[in-house]
Amino acid sequence: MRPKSVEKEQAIRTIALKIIQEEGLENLSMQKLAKAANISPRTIYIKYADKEDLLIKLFIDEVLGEYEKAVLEKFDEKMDFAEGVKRIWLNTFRYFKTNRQAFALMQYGNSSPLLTKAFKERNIQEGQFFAPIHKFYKTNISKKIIKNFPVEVCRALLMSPIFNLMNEYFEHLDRPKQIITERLILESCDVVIKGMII
Amino acid sequence: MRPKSVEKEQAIRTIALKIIQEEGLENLSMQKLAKAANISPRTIYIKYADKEDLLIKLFIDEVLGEYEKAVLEKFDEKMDFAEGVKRIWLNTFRYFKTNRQAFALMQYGNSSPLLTKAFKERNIQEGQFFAPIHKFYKTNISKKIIKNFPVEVCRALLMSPIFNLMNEYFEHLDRPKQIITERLILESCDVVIKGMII
DNA sequence: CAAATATAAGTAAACGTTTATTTACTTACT
DNA sequence: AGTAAGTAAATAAACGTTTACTTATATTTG
Repeated sequence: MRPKSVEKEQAIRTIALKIIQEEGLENLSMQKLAKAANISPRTIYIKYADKEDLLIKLFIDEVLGEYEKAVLEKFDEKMDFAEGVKRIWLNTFRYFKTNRQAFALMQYGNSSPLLTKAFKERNIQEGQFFAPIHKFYKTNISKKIIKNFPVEVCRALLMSPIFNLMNEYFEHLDRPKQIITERLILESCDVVIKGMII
Repeated sequence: MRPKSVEKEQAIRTIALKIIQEEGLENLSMQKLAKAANISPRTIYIKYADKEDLLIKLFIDEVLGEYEKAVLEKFDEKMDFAEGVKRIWLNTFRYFKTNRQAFALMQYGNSSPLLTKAFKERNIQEGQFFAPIHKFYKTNISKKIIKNFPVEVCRALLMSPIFNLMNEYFEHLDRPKQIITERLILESCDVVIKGMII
């Protein structure tokens, strides 16, 4: 029996993300992807049931999964609150800085119904994409270090600015001067922390 | 000469937004739109040069323009900082609460290359979609009420959480209990304000 | 003041192209 | 030698857009 080619599988994922970042999710087609990866369209269907299956697996494994790994590096839910949030912010900034393609697909998670559905199901079903961070919020709430908000609200208040700044970082890549530096990220993080602590 | 039908023009825009919210931007086609609006595909092309033209005009006029009007209501750039931010947050929450379709397309502004391009060009060219708010930031910076950040960073810190909470609001519509109330929005706003002031 | 005319708005049906996916066949490895 | 992985080419459906024609009304004419 002929074995599956791992390189082809990887090429599909890499090139799909590349097309999504450069041309947008709406301009990714199975035939374009096959041609760019130098394979037959059929080959994609050996590895994925259909386009939806490919996109959901890309989003979950390649984007959410990899980001989760990166964001939790050197993070411990027992960390001091300010320290923990700074760790998360820095990990986020450093990871996406060198993974623009993952960030591009991540952004579609807030708009494309397919991906929001996939995200919701995965998060409810397996429960815990970012469980350590959720625990971190809850611990700091019960220790009365931060205000008592639902975790969704904690995430909105603590995390949405860094994603927005990330966006700003990439938009400034095409301009003469980059204003989003690591230093500015940390200063912004301080603002968010200061607001949150009691 | 036969006059243009205003109702048909309006139907196109309304139904396009409806399809985008219900099925996603990627599932809006000219033929589907025409059928849903009970008109011939050709009619759309009398009013818009092509699909891109339609989408950009929808985004700029129907979404950004209407939101700008709503967000600036009873807002004055000379307002006290906390009061001004609360006004903006409440206007945002109340507007999108009853305009879910506009919010759905707004979200694509952070992912679809077509719309990010349109947004950038419009913002640079005509300059001032949210000029009063930008002035408000700058005034409060020079009065040393808030920290000295570039306006893009002010926007990320002050505005991104309310958009995220808006998203959470709509996701909770399908669930048994709504956790995102006006009260919670105002409490979240206090957090953001507290972080920002010196 | 009504009938005739001009003309853009509108329609139904088609255009060629691209889409996701499949069929029929070949290849490479156990 | 057997078998799943892979290819090239084809499928039907859907895509954005256009063609050829009809309709409705503002203006011109009698």
